[in-house]
Amino acid sequence: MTQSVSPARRSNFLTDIIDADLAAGRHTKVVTRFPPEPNGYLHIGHSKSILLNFGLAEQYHGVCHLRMDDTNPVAEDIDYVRSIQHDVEWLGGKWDGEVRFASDYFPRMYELAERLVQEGKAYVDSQDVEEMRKNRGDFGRHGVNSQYRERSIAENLDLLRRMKAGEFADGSHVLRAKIDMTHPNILMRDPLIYRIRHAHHHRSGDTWCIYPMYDYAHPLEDAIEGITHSICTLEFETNRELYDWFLDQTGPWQTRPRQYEFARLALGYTVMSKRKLLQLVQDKRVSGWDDPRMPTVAGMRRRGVTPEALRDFADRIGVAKNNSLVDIGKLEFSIRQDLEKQCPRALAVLKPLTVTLTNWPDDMVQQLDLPWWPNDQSKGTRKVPFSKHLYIDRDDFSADPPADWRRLAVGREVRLQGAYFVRCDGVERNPQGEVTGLRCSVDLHSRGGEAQDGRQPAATLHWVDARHSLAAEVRLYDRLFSVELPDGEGDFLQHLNSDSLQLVQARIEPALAEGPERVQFVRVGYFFRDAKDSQPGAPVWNQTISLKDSWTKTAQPARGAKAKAAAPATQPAAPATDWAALVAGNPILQALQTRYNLEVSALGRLAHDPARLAFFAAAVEVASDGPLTLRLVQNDLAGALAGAAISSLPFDAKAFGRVVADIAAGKLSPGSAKQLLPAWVKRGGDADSLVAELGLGAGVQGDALSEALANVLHAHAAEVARYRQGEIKLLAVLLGILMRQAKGCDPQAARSALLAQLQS
RNA sequence: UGGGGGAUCGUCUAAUGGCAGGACCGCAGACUCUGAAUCUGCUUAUCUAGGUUCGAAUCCUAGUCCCCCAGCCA
Repeated sequence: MTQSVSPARRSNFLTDIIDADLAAGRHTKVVTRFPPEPNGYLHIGHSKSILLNFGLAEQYHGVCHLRMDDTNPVAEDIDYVRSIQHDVEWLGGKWDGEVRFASDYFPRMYELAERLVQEGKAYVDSQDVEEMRKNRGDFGRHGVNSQYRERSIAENLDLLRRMKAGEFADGSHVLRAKIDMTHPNILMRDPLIYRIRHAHHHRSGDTWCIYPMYDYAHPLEDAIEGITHSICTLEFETNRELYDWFLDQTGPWQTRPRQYEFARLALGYTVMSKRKLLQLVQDKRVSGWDDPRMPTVAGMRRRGVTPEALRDFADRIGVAKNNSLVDIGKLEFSIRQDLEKQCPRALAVLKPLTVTLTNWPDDMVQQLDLPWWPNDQSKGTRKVPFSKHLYIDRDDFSADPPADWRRLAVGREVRLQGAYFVRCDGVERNPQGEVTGLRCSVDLHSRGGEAQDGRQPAATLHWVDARHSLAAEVRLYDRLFSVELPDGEGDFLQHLNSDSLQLVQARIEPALAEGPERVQFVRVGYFFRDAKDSQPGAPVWNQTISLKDSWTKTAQPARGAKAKAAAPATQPAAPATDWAALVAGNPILQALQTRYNLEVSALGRLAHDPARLAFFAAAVEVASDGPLTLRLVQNDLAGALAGAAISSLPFDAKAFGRVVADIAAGKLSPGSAKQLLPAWVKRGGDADSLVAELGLGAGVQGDALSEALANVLHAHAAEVARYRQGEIKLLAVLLGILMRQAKGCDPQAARSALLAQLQS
């Protein structure tokens, strides 16, 4: 609980953004937040978000707030607040200051709502739910204005105050932002700000009977707290426009938060929505929120998963914007790796099979000293009793062993870990013919597990003493659902794995009565003592995860070997546009085509973009070289614009045309032009001086080029050698280095000079 | 149908015009008092089609596929 979230430097698209913000001086300190709604338990998807937000804050020496987003009193509960706090803490999240509550900001939010009304940016609507839905329109249809949209400011203010005073029934009025009912983003069609709810709030009590909506409350909460980077999941991308709108209308804010979205965690063979998890709990499909099969933080904790494992998992899956489904095997790997390092080893037999040592004295009991850590004897030992009657696991004996069987069978010898070599001489069977016990002889000179003649058995088995071992309930868990995507079609409950819990009456070594709570049962798996259900004398152990098993698995079909969907090798080509006809049908294009001898397909594309066409026409007037101008406008300039409108350019078409003319005349290489354009677009000004400043115009050639080439070859001898050994891709690398040194050189000349040197 | 996002090994994720890298999974071998762990090696990817460039996963154009949005939930 004292560990930090992650000291390791991590890099993803969010750190790129933060780096840029810090570098540009937009922020001097990073403030993030984790804002759960207290209406359910946290799950592993939240843990990704927690680790991200707290991790980012720590990485940048900033802070992270824990804030309960409690704006809807009907769903929320104080018990959830407690569990969330506990889980975040357990994961290692150290929040700045006290836990915060959105409800503490209700007064401020209300003030700002009155301000919006005063400024004519919000109004009280009195349509009912049905009407409002109908008038909102849909994806293909604009919304229409409410008949109440033009109420006077005075009336709106009066109504809002009476809403707040509790004069109206739930649902009779709402406060809405006055934006645009025809906005293509439906969220912007006069979104709701406040709704009436005569409900008791777990924190503010009965003070309020109007409660703010998420889209209004959340940006304000962030701004009030001075959050710099408000990180949420992808489904809120559409909400960002509204987030910005509310902040812009309620500002100015000292720190202006920005919202960024990442892909939430989706895991195979489980469900992640709070609604579905709640249903599993309410329908008693599981024992509770902390059932060890649940993907909740509480469930995983009870199962024996550690925060370190979850942190490792989060680091491995990374943070990005792709919709992804993470293989559950990845989580299992992180759990195993973590437990492998931190679990002492103990002996437990899950499916006991009696072994009688025929040549062992009836009453002799030996107390063997076995190390908790077989690979590190210095970490202590415990006493393990050994006598005439033992248990081994049923799965470790075969009456009819397959060819590659290495364990016990009649006539074969194995080692009992840390104890003796035993040989199976015979089996006892019940009337049904089932094996009920084994008769074995022990090599009395192999105490400690080493035979005097140095022979090595094919296998080492785990075991416990029959009389001196303890009975224990062991709970084995499998994935909760039998299909990878239970959310898919139909009711997710029908995909529940009926064998997800298996109760086993096991025998465990006596030292476990008091020993460590988290152990590896040798050759079985990692187990965690269940603190809730264990009773004195009746211990319960939860299987956190089994050991990897590369032996029994060979008999089963390989996991994760999904056949790639058979897709056609190539997509059908897009319907071809008849560019020639398009150009012929447009007098302006036709004239340009004739005058400058342009490719119709390249020219035709300008038909869709009049601003670009006008720019081109003006530029080519100056540059004369039509094809070159067109290429530069269509590719390089468009790239430098990065989606911005051509009208936002800080230079005009004529200036651009002069640069093109320089390129055509050989005064500037195309490569240099490519470097020039982004800088020019960004800074504007005079192209010639920018060329000089960037050192692009010089055009290194002749002796200077040869000299640069010699330097490069000398400084990168290793790459040269690799090229000569056949790694021809190194040509591009070396050429790149050369081109950066010999600024403005002709690429063709540089390439052939380099090639000549490399091949000599 | 409108808007907003996303496409890189089987899976997750890097590469910010210059050697497609890492991890999981899988396969093979070594080692082993856990058929575990550990160690070594190997297989496998830029959605499609054009274009620009000496050089494209990356820039341009057109397409294809996937996800999200029409709660007085968050």
